[in-house]
Amino acid sequence: MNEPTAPARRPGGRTAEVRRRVLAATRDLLVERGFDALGIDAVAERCGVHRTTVYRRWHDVGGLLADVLAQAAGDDWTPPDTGSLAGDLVALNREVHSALTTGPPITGALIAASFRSARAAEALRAFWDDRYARCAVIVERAARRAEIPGRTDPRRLLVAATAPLYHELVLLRAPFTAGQAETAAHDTAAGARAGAFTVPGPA
Amino acid sequence: MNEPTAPARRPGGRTAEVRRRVLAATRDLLVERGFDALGIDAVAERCGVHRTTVYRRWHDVGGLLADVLAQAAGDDWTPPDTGSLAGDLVALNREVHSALTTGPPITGALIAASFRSARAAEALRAFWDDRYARCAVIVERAARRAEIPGRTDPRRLLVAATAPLYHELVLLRAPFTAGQAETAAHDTAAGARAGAFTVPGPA
DNA sequence: ATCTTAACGCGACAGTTGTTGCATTAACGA
DNA sequence: TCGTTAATGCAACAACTGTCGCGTTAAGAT
Repeated sequence: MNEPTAPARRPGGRTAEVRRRVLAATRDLLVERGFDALGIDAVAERCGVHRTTVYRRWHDVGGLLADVLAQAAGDDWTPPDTGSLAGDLVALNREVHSALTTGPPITGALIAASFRSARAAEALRAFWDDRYARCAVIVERAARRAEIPGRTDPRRLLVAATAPLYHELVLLRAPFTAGQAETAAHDTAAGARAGAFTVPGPA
Repeated sequence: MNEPTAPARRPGGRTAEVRRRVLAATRDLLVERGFDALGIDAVAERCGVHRTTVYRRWHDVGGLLADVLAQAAGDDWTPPDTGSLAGDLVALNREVHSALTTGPPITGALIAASFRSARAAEALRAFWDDRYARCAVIVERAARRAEIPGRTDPRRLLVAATAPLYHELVLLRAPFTAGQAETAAHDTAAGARAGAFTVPGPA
């Protein structure tokens, strides 16, 4: 993949500085004026880098956001650990809800951009895959505590818990409170305890 | 609402004919060349209506798709009735899966357009609200058959069953088979039988 | 210190999107 | 039949998007 994150060819001072300024301008512009105001020209003009340079390195708005996300995705985030499956899922859904409703709408912007830019779509996929992989431990812990069957599929359970949030907030743009997000977590935990999300096979 | 569907002011032969031709061209172009090729100019040129006219009546691609969907939403669709909750949900998810993966990608196109056009977003919301309302009968029948508690919230259950499909196919763009869609339906049915999706209160 | 060349700056360009003012057509009412 | 006027056609326009060729700068190597 042609990572704009790691050109690696000539990571000199100027190139790195350009990237820093461009990504900072992207974030600021997104926070201050929203996704609709986010354009290559606006970003370039704001940070004093030439349009052509931005186009050559990031190609489109989706590429910019993908790079912003790539910076943020390399963090040390770990899923909540409250001692119970329901507690973990509630805490997780509260985080997702917060990410979708408060602060810089990076997630929302990236979803919107993912429909126009293959780069953005791929970055989003990678980000979520990473997050779901990290969260698998929630399900494994619950299985070890014998809260749920040992052959419960982590990803299926986690998607079941979080998908309603994305569905209501992103796709339906319906008012969805943090309380409803918690309810979705409890519903999923109840289903898992009853044996949903299990895979066929031995043991 | 300023319905382009029903101008009602002068529904004369020419105006109606223009709408018919524009919407037909929109559908055809979407089927033949996909969402990316869908532009006001392309639609206008294809059906011999002037660009300005399309811009004035539909404003953007989202407006066109919203009108196309409005035509399709007034149909006589009814949710499946197989005799069991799991069977109904499986059949429903098969339909959703088919709508998202085969045939004219109207749903997918409208989701993409909903991030650019308020009209498209509103049309999509109205469409899904209508669909979920119609599907409530699935849950009511299951409750009458005593498959699930009587105080099960239809919408919450239905969203839980279908949201994973949209999440995987639309947001994550992951390969999601019809079999996985059926699994999501079974998971939801199992959870509902165990008492998930119930609302507090009497009875 | 000097060379090489990747990255950047610059101007020009074509294509798309969406708007505006004005002329023309034709639907509806009288 | 005839007048009113909504709807359309038309051309020009600004703004944005993305690309290209070429000259300049400066990072990394010798």
